[in-house]
Amino acid sequence: MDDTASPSSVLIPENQASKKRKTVQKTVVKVRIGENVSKLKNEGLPSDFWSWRKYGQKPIKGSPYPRGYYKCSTSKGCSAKKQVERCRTDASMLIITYTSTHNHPSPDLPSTTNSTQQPKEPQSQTTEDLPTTMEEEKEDQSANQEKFHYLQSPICCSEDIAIDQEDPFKLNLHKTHDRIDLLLEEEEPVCFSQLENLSTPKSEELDFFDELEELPIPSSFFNFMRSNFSDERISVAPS
DNA sequence: CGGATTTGACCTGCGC
DNA sequence: GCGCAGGTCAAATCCG
Repeated sequence: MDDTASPSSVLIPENQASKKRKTVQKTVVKVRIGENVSKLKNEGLPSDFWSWRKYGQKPIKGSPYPRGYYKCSTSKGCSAKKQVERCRTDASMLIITYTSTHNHPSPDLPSTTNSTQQPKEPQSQTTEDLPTTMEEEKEDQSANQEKFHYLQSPICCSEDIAIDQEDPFKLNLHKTHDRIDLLLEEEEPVCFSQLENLSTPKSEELDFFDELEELPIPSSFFNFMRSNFSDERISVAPS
């Protein structure tokens, strides 16, 4: 399994997975949590730039794991949201889907991020490039850059090199990298029969499941991504 | 006491 | 038009 150590960027046809609801811009991040997921929450890794408040959880059809819904609680008027769910094919992976953007600067965004994060790369056909359907989108073109910044703040949008050398979290992440790997969501055509096999360990499942409920990971992963990788975040704008 | 989390109900969108 | 499933809201509960 080299997938654990090879985080690659892949555009996730989110629309294909979620044919429900209207198409909104999404950034899907796949995070490998390994067996030390519990450690993460106990470890108290560097928190995210934003704080998230859970506002819902729903079981997903075809998935043995529920999906958690989070809103950005850093700012009152912030409409940034994210959905966290366990990978159907790999229980040790978390699929985090970010939607909307932060309408406020990151609370503790280090000055380094400013330099680490490219304004916006053309190759990163993410937010701006896509037909934005978000309400915030209508705001202003000039805000586009800001939005992008907020949206991508966790990580750089193109080159990981810059981050790699100056990110303060990197050190921390390096240590955690042993137990956590994040990668991009890939196609995972899985049959129910497979699911059953994957979800064989009932006891572990439940335990793992329980961990997911709390979802301490998202925050940490943010730092993760922004330090070690650059394009693990993919904006998906299903047309 | 205040904020965060949990959980059930309700609403909306999409496929048939 | 109906049913299904995802997404959101809001009240209740828990924790710091």
